[in-house]
Amino acid sequence: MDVVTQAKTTSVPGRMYRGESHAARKKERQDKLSAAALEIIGTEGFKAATVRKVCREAGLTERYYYEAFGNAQGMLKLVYEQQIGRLASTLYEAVNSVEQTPTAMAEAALTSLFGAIKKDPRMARVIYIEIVGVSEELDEVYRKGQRRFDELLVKLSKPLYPEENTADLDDLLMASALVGAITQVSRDWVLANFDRSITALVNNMMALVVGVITHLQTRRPAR
Amino acid sequence: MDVVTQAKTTSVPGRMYRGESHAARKKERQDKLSAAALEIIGTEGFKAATVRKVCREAGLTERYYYEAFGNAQGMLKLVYEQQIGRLASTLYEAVNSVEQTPTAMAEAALTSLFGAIKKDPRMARVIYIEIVGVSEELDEVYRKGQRRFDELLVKLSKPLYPEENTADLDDLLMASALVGAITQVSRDWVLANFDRSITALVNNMMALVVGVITHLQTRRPAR
DNA sequence: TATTTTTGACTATGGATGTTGTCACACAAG
DNA sequence: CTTGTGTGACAACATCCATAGTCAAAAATA
Repeated sequence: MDVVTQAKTTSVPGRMYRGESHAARKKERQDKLSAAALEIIGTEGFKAATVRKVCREAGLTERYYYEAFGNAQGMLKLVYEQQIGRLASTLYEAVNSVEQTPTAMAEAALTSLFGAIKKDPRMARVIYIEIVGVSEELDEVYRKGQRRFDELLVKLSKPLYPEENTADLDDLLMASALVGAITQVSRDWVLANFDRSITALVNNMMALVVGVITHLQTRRPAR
Repeated sequence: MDVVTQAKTTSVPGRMYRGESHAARKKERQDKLSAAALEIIGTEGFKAATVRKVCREAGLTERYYYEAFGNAQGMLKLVYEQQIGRLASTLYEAVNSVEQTPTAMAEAALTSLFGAIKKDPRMARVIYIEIVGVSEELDEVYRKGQRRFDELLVKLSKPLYPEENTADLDDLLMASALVGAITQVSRDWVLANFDRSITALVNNMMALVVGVITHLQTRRPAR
């Protein structure tokens, strides 16, 4: 009935608890839950990451699962975006910490990528395997995530070849293809339990990248 | 009790029915069921392909679902392998029906691939999206499937560059990377509702393939 | 025709899971 | 101290689904 006082009492976000604000507690819970979700999705797969299981792993109850994720897709989306974000930072850092020549940068990025994958295969499983084919919404999230790396690649390689040579080509498409190549190799590598050395992977992928760039540099304009 | 007569009567595979042998009926049912499964998996996704749904789509009952597939993973595996098989035949045919020069063959394969995808996106969804990340067993099936195409690619490109240039590289790895690139582009293309022309895709992918091959032809042996 | 197999429609069972709700205790605020 | 909010353990409910089973009609075989 009394809308005004209702609004007053319920509009307050929350009170302190154990010395922390509502927002701080909420964030802590989300961190715990997404760490638990990463662990389960990254080792047993998305299907295995049930509400109860994630909550038990996190040491929290179902209420906070819904607070943090809303639903299972929200959980996967959040974990995916966290991992993609971390990886992108790692790669940017690697690229910026070497001499600014194209091959050095490419090599740094690749080494850093494969290193990150080996260091935390759960991440690779989430961003390369589990995210795919769950729902239309998540497929769209995945595409957006991949495009991040496409754009990084375009930015790195754009200075390397004259614009007019590529009138009939499509930067983003080529970048997406290269990222796809690297992704595929990464996926195989994970699924094969790291059966090769990082150097071998980097050397091969460098041949691919340099091959494409060289091709773009030297080709005649398309008929 | 009477084990001998039991064995005698039950060891017979089956009798005729509606003019068809047991084997023929069984195959017909499997065809109907796998067509139904392809339709549902390819349009609504693997998760949506429940036993009842597939059976209703096929016009058959659950008993024959288990006869044909055993379980849901068996269903996906069968459908995947059928589609992979069909696609491989299509590509081989395309490659063999043009003049036997590398670029012509590569162009034929790519054109044929993108054509097949556009003609039946359900196939693409099954072999590129739905098969991934379901279970370890199916991941293995997927890897084996991809390797088919890797090997086709190696066979096609092997004559194009001298062996000694590639001592530190790995044919299969490079092929897998290229197939990954093409797969990624295909996936994006499907998810983006065929937003580009087949020629554009083929041209771009040709640049990639030719780039790599040229690189392999001209590079100095690795230090 | 009598018997057995094959098939289709349908039901039953059991398990897993998402989601909501209950209740008691911990803690904060007045 | 009292009141109300935050929290954790857990139960209840509803839903979906794989899988097994029942029963009668159709068709083949003897």
